[in-house]
Amino acid sequence: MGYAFAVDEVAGAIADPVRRRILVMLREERLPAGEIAERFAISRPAVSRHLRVLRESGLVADELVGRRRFYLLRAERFAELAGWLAQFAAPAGWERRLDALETEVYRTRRGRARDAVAERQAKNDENQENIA
Amino acid sequence: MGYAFAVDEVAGAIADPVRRRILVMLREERLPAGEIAERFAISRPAVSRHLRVLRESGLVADELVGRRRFYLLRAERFAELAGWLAQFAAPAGWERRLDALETEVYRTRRGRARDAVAERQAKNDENQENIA
DNA sequence: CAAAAGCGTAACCCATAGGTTACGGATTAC
DNA sequence: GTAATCCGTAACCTATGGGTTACGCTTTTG
Repeated sequence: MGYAFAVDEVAGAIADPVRRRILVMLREERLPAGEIAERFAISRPAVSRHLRVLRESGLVADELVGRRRFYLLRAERFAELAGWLAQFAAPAGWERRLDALETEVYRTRRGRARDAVAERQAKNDENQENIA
Repeated sequence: MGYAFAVDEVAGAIADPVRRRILVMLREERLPAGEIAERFAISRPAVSRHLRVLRESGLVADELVGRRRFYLLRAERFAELAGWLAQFAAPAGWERRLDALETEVYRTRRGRARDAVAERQAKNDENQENIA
């Protein structure tokens, strides 16, 4: 019902730079655990635990295909935290748009992801890489 | 220039439930450190350090009045994290609204805060109280 | 001007988060 | 069917975060 629990988990998950980089990776395409781990300097088990945190927070889902486990984003959870944030910087009408978002985004996400957002966020991707 | 650094600080600041409760408190009115501390079961120095984290993240500003130090929200920083989140759950046109938000919200915030948002978020306040 | 109020900081303690190596259980390949 | 691949978990270590008490500085009060 309430926000609090979900916000707590999601905020905690997002607080780590490695986990944020993983989320950015998954924005483009679903990826198997191994391929995600390869892109980091840290060990594979370390990445595996970050993936668990993301799973438990609900920000990502996992899907077994053969001996590989693919990870993919779950957009709804992001909307929840965005909703919590909105109370601090909300112009009139914001929440109505947000409500529409929560129900609409999920099915249209993959199609939209490439056009408007991808370009504008390209530079952010670079910054994410530099986080160490 | 880039998001990364700011997002890191802000996400870290928001990850703690006590700090989130403080932010919710400041949504209504600026408060002196002592009055904030009174509303928590933990010691005053503990709250003082949470306030420092919030200050360094840029989410709040402080202002000395006599021997009291008032804290108040800085809306711009919230918009930055909201912008980062938007790349994951963004319908077409979202960012344009967000850009307008960043420049417009700050001056109109206090007036708006009471009407649309306050009621809808009332239940969230309760949830925040229960975080322990 | 002494005393009290308001806050921040320092020093310390303990729990937890995030890293590593070692291991085991599936699934695919040979 | 044996070997190799993919990936999660366990056990362990260290750094950090959040809590506490003790202390000191500045500003108001009597």
